[in-house]
This record gives sequence, C-alpha cells and structure tokens, in this order.
Amino acid sequence: MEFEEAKNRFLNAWGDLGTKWGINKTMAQIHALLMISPTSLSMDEIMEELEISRGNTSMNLRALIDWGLIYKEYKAGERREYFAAEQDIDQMIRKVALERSKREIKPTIKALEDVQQMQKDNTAEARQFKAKTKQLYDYISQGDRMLEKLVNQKENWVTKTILKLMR
Amino acid sequence: MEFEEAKNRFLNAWGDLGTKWGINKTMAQIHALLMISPTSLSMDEIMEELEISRGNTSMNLRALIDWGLIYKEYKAGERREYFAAEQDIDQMIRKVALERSKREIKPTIKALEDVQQMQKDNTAEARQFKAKTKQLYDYISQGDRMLEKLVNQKENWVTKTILKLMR
DNA sequence: ATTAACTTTCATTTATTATTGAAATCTAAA
DNA sequence: TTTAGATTTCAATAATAAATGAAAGTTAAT
Repeated sequence: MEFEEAKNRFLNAWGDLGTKWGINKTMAQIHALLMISPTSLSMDEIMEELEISRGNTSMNLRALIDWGLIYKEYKAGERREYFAAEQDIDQMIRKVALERSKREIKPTIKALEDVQQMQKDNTAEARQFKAKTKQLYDYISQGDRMLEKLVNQKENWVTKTILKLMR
Repeated sequence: MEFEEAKNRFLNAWGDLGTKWGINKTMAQIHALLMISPTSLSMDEIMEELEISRGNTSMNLRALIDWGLIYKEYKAGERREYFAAEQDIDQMIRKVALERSKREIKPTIKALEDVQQMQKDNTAEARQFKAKTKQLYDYISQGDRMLEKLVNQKENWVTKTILKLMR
C-alpha cells in the first residue's frame, strides 16, 4: 500500500467513525488530517486535501476548536491562520467525553430528574414509569459523575483506567 | 406534572439521546416505551402510542431485537406478537456496547491495522502518519479488548466498574 | 386448501442534516 | 483610513437518513 492510499483509507475510516459519534464526516476528517500532519495546516491546504468548500472548512474548524480537539497557530509575519491537532490521545478522548456529557448526558439526566416530579398516580403504568426512570436516573447520573471526576483529574486517566480494569 | 406529560417528556428525551448514539428516534422511543410498560405491547399498541406507521414499527422492532434490547413474547391462544424490553440496565448497556464495538470500533481497528502495512516511505509525512496510526491502533484495540472482557463476564460489570473507579 | 389475521418488504415520499459559494465581515499592513 | 488578504456567515442546494403505506408474504386455524 502506498502512502497516499493509506492516508485516504485512514481519512475515510476516521470520517466514518465520526458520523457514528455525533461528529460529521468533514469534522472528523479535518481532525484526522491534522492528527497525521507533521506540520500545522492552513485553511487552504485543508480545503485542497479534502476537496471541500471554504465555508464547510471554516465551520468545522470552529467546531473542532469548540470541542477543544484542535487549536490555532500563528506564524511570524504571516497573516493566515494555521491549525494543529491536540496530539495526546488521552486528552483527545477526554475532550470528546466532556463534550458528549454536556450535550447528551446532562440533558437526559435533567429530563429524568424532571419526570420524577410527577404527581402521585397509582396506576400500574405510572408506578412502573416512576421506578424505571428513577433507576435510569440513578444509573446515568452515577456514570456521569464518574466521568466528570476522571476527566477533571488531569492525568492520563483513560490509559490508567483501561489498565486498572484489565487486571 | 401529569403522568401523560411525564411520559412524553421521557419518550422524547430518550428519542433525542438515541439520535446522538446512532439509534434513530423511533427505535429509541419504542425502546423507551417498552422499558416503562408494565406489560408487553403489541405492534398496534406501539403504533398508536407513538403515532407511527406499521412499516416503521416493524423495521425498528426488528432492529431492537437484533441489538438484543427487546424480545418477543407469545401469549397463549393469541396470534399476534408482543414485545418487551430487557429490564436490566446493566444488560442493556452491555448490549449497546457490544453492538457499537461490532459496528464502529472493530472496522476502525481493521483500517488502522491495514494502513500499518504501508510500504517504507521516509518522508516526514509518512513517518508521522505511521506513528500516529500505530498509537491510535494500540489505544483503541486495548480499549476494545477491555470492553470485550467486561462484556463477556456476565456479571453486572457496569455498576461494578463505576463503583471501582469511584473509589 | 383456503381464509384471514398478522407481519414484512420496499419503492416512494418526507424530513433532516451537511455542503456550497458568494456576499458580508474582519483585520493587519500600507 | 483605505486596501487587500483572510475568515465567517447564511440562504440556497444537495446528500443522506427516516417514515409511509400498500402490496406481498407468512402462518395458524378452519
């Protein structure tokens, strides 16, 4: 396999993975491209490599910055902006976990909390509903608390966690 | 909040969560409905409650069965099929983790493996590419091995894992 | 073997999400 | 303060994914 072929294989695989994880294909591919690039890249270089429009590139670069997965770099005497990926995988996973907690887990927990406030209603349906949503609430909020805790201890928790659990 | 209102709030929250996790809204809502139902439900009951078509219901029930999240029940002397959700949350999370590993993680690992076979190429680009994809491969495959291990030990690993890590 | 209750399939339609590209905005340098 | 390189915005378009519904398929009971 040639380098170009391997690179495309990887960019596509990462793009596909992204779409399954609430990250659109372009966003994931820009991220992939920056991860494997030995130098930071300008918007034009990214557009050319991935054959995407300026608007699309701009919007997804911003999204990646919002997620904390890439950052801008300024070169002396150059006006244009360059972009580079966070290279530490632990850090990367931490960022993704944090963002997904914020966008998906937290709102779900809020909803589960809210529905607990339901008025007394002693039908079998209402009882099962209350029991199940409470169970889900306890479960998910405990998981989220764990996530938070691990994310905030700035060490390489992912690796550590994996190794701990592999014992 | 009335029961009906709470129920809809929950069905919508679960549907939304699903869309962020590669599970379409209807599939997630059917799952939610069955989780909170004290009895198993027929296809017609599900259609009516969620106001969705027969075709949609049929396809998503099958998908949920494929994922192992719900199962069929047959009632004596009745021709129609009834559906019930797996009630154990640990089991549910295990099923989702397993399915996502199969659909998303495994193919990514395969791609990362493949691109390692790239021919010798000593440009800075190729070297960074090789290093980064190897790093990702090691990381992700170790994570997936852990997942597999935990999923296969049929205990309530999610709870245990969380508690272990909360220490 | 035929009927009728029930389920599945899939071509078409609808809804959702992503992408484009040109105009507007921003900003460093002249 | 004007210019020009560069980025952002967003209405329009394209691509993708989900939902419909009617016809085809299944199967238990007669």
